[in-house]
Amino acid sequence: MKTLSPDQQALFGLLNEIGIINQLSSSLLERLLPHGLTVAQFSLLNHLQRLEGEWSPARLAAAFQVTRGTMTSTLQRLEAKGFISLVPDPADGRAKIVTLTDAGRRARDAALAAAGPGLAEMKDALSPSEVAAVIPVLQKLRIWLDMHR
Amino acid sequence: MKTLSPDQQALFGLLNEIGIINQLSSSLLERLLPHGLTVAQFSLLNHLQRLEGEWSPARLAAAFQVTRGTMTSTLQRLEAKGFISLVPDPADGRAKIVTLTDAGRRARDAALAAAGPGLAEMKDALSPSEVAAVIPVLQKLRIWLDMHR
DNA sequence: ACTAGATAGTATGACATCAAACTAAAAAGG
DNA sequence: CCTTTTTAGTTTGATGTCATACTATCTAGT
Repeated sequence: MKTLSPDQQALFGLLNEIGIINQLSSSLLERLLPHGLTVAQFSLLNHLQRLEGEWSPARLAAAFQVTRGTMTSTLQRLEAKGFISLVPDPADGRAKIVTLTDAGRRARDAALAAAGPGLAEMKDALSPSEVAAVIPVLQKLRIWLDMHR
Repeated sequence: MKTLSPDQQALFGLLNEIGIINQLSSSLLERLLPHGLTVAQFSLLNHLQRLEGEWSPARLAAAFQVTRGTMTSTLQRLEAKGFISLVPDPADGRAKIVTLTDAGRRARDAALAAAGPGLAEMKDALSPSEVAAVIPVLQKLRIWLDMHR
């Protein structure tokens, strides 16, 4: 039977662990979020609220490391919920401009308020210093993966 | 504007990083795998090869932390590819027994051989000691999330 | 200016995933 | 034994994601 080297196994195990954490944390978080918001939708609302300026779907797709098609889909769902508005960019006939609506701002605040306690509870699992220690390592991995796309 | 505490922000950032890594590493791995195998399919073949014994869809679903419906779907795709066989369990009219076919064993070996070099390359991003350091922390988080499901 | 190439947004089809509803069969409790 | 509850597997519909292909528009190079 073919096998991997111990180092390869450890790396595979790491990716596996990451996959499970992603799955569990997403579904946990989505259970807390109001308006049937998904993590993708919440992240987008949050991004638009925190970072001022004009955002096109293409810029958002790049910021979130997803394809333009994925962003189209998420934006359409948020628009259907009335949380963002999408208008043509007068300066570029191909582009659109994404704007948070007032309802979107309220939804984002409500979502943040709902998610906060869950994140606070998670400190029982991982101390802030553990979080701080692990983040740079994962960033290195993420950057490497991004470059080898 | 409502905000999260720095600790909450760090935790949210960690989950975000994990989501991106999961996405990037999965698509990178799937580009290497033969037979159009997905990570889910490869993991399942690998599991069946490594761990002897009789596996029902329900046991597999529990082992992989996915719903039975998800496992049904993955098993159907692997069966369509001829890599597993699904037969009724004579001892339990509700259950089925999952078995690797010879083609499935060959596909798993080929997939492992194809994925190995990619994992080896990833050592440029993360040294084995960094991997070893980060795994226990993530395990703690995963276990906590699993208990708070 | 015109053409060729790059970029923006969209559409489609595939896959993984979940939740919820459903059927069939086993297990448990009277 | 019979009824109730639990369990196994499936189905359906929603979401996120990708790759690919397509249209419209912008940009650059000639």
